[in-house]
This record gives sequence, structure tokens and C-alpha cells, in this order.
Amino acid sequence: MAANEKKLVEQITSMDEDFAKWYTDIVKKADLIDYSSVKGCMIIRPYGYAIWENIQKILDSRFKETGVENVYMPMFIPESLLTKEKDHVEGFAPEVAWVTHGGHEKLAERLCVRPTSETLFCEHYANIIKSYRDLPKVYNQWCSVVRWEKTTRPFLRSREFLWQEGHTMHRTAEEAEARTVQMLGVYADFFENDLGIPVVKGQKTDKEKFAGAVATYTVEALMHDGKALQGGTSHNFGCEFAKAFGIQFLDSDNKLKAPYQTSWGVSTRIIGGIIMTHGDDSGLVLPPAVAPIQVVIIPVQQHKEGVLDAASAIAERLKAIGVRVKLDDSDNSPGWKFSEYEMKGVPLRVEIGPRDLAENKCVIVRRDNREKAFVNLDELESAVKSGLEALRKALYEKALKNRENRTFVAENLEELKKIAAENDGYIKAMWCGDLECELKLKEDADVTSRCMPFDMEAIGTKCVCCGREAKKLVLWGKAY
RNA sequence: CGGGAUGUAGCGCAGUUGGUAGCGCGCUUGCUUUGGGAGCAAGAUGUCGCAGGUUCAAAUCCUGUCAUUCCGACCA
Repeated sequence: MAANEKKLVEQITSMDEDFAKWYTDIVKKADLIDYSSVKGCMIIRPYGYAIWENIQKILDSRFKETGVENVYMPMFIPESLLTKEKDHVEGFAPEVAWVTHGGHEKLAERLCVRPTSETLFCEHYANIIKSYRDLPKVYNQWCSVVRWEKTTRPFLRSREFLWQEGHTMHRTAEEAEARTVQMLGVYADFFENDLGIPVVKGQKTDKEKFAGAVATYTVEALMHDGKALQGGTSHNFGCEFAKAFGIQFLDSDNKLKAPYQTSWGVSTRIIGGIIMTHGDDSGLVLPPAVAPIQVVIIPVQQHKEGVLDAASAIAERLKAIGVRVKLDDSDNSPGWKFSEYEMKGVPLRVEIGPRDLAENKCVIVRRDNREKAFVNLDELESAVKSGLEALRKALYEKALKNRENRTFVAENLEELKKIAAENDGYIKAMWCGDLECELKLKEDADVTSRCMPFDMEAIGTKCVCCGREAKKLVLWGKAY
């Protein structure tokens, strides 16, 4: 009884009661971050950073398979450089941080801390691109950027965050468009197959697109609570930036032309997406691809003859097949360890104790459904491999089901308002393409356009808002 | 940026007529335990977020400020 009471006190907030509080509980209790003394700037703790490192490793190698080269650009942008492209600066000006002094000296020109690096890449590309033979340029950088947000939340909206930003230059519009779509595909594949997060690929409306872009493509994910999260974006800039920055190359027809540009990025926000897609009331649930610990081994009655040896042997065998494994032989009780690694979202737990030893077995428990499997030690490797794979698929299926349950269809404004008032999720509705209707839906139903999906059938011919001829199917929702 | 809540030991909290700070967990040591957050015993741990002010005296009252959090507005 006393134990039960204690457990209740220590439990995290229930996700269906208070999702926001549940989220901040998890982030702290799974030891992903700590707060720093500057608002909106978080300390990413080793366990949280290890997730990011795994994300980096996977994406970086996928990028490089497509010909991407990594570079590093400065973190400061002179004001005059930032302001060269009008739409761009208007989009970012309200949230840039400025450096005004060097030591005690006031700077002649203030420097902004990069909120994104299009302008820096453009300045550089203007210097190194002279001929069509210099194209394409396919650069990427891993870095942090700063956006002085007013409201902040760990991973989802912080003032400084880690990301990658790819910036490319191409000889033709077709090639730039192909690269934009290609990188969106890399993101979508990563989300769905590695993270188990189903996404909708689509295009942003003009209102929601990146400041200065011709077209913004996005992968959109739906969180457990029915709110949408933009997972990654890929932008096609056309030649607008190139013209503003004077980037020109001499083409094979001996004519000076402006190259076509793209940029694409994902950030540590992905970690927030993982938490809010897969987590449950016992804590984090991590997809094996990015889990810092894929299998935790918990010895039971570890002082008994042979238990720790057997646990170590299991650890070595799993390491040998490339599994990230941790053996916890600390003095904490087994029950404590079970809860601890559930909070941390470790996909599989292996228990080994005297009873198992006697039968040459171990117990393998899946984090997502807590199903216990009694596995013969001779079949350890295959059981772990298939367990991780089954979990990965199950995470995806569960998230997909949540999205399906939360996807609605609206044919007119009244319907849409009613759905939006009663549910959180995606609302599929046709749209005429006018900004006015987009604004009205925000005003009347408190939803914004998430994207115009690439692969969804039209569900009607009339705009859900004004009733005129509809151009696009749009997914509407409330976003993080 | 507006409204609400919060800030006291590593964590969670108590602390009102203002009087020199306490509980639980955790931590340290020892013994017993170990298949869902173990038990007993003995210990250690605090610029009460920060800065001013009122007062003989401030965790407590006042002002400001910083941070966290929730709800809006804004924003990717």
C-alpha cells in the first residue's frame, strides 16, 4: 500500500489529462534537457544529445549519398547582408538577436546572430560560382541558429536550436526543383522508416511558406494530442536570392545567368516530435534507430552466482551484432530499473536472473506494449533483432492509426467550424487559393493550413470557405 | 506582448499576527534485501531566484527584476 502511494506521487502527469505538462515532465524526467539561466536556451543533456547525434549520423550519411558536402559558415551576419533580400528580412527581422559591441567598442555595423544562413551562403556562392562548370553546389552545415522567440518550449521552440541547413545552387530550374523534392523525400523516408512517424508530404501555402521562397515543401506529422508538427522543410528559391546577391554564371551559350537555389532543414524539434508521437504515461518511447540505448540488460538477484557473468555475456553478444546496449549492474532494485528505463524509452529490456539461468533463458520485454517473451539464450540475437524491428513497425502503425482517427473531412464552413471546435487533428477541405479564405478559417475556426498534400485525391470542387471553384485540397489544423 | 500560477537542500514540497528554516524522496556509511520504483540504523546537505526598500528583526510585507510554467496574441 505504501509503495502504491509513493508510486502515485512520483508518476508523471497523464498525457490525456494534461498533454503540455506531460511533455515537460518527460523532457525533464527522461533527462533530455536542463534549463539554463537564459530564457529559451536549454542545456541538452547527454541522453538527449545522444538522440540528436544518432539523428545526425543517419541523416548526414543519407545526405552524402546524394552528393552533399558539409561546410561551416560564420554565426554572425552583418546587417547590410541580412537585409539584401526584402521578403527574407521582413520574415526574420522581428526575431533576430543583435550583437552591437565588441568588448567596449560599439560596432560600426551591428551583426545579427544567424537565424538561418541563406544570406551567408549567397554571399559565398557569389564568390565561387563563375561558370556553369561550377554548378551544382550542394552544401550543408550542422550548426545552431538563434531566433528570439517570445514563448519557448524545450525542443519545440527554443531561442537557440541545433539543426542542419542545406543550401544548393543549380544551373536550371528543373534541377533545383528536383533537388527540393529529393531532399523532402530523404526527410520523409527518415521520419517514416527510422522514426516511425508517418508524415504527409505537401506544399505550404503562400502565407505559410518560408520568407523569400518561391515554394516551400514540408513533411507534416500529427502528434498524439492531434496537433500538427512541421517535421522538416525544403524550399525552392528560384533565382530571387541569386539576383538580390548578384550571383551569376556564364552558361555554355556564353550568356550570364542567375542560378537556381534551394535550402532544406530539420532541427532538434524532431526530438519533440518523437516524444509527442510515441511517448506514453510511463515516459519516453524511442524508435530503435535513434535510441541511445537500444537494449538495457537488467540482472535480477545479481549477487547470485553466475548472474552478472551471464548478463555481461549477453551484452557482449549484442554489441557484437551492432546493438547499442547497456548493462545496469547498479545497486538499485530491479523494479526501480524497470521504471527508469521505461521513462527513458529504451526499446527493449532483457531480464536475466537465477530462474532464467537454470533454464538457459532470458526475458525480453518490449517498451511499447510491455509484452514479455521468454527467449532461449541460443536465440538471443535473432530475438533482439526481431524485437527491435517489431517495435519499430508497431510505433509507426500506432501513430498512423492515431492520425487516421484524427483526420476529418469538411465540405463547408459550418462543418469545418464544428469539427475544429470538437476535435484536434487534420481537417481535409478544398480551398480556392485566396489568402482571404485562409485568414477567415484562422479567424472563425482557429485552424491554419498545414500543407497542400502531394498525394491526396480532391474531395470536392468548391472552396470550403467561400464556395467558389477550389484549386487545392488543404490539410488544416492546429500547429505547434 | 497580455492574463494566471510558481521560484525554499539534487528532486517534490511545508513554512501568517515578521523572531535566526523543516518534511518526504534522493545522497553517504553499514547490515539485510533483489522477478515492477526494498527495509532498518546512523549521517551529510540551504547566499530561502536576484536586487532594492520597510523594520530592532524579512523565506514571510512592499517595489523592481530574472527564470519556469499554463492560457491567449504573435511567429516557423
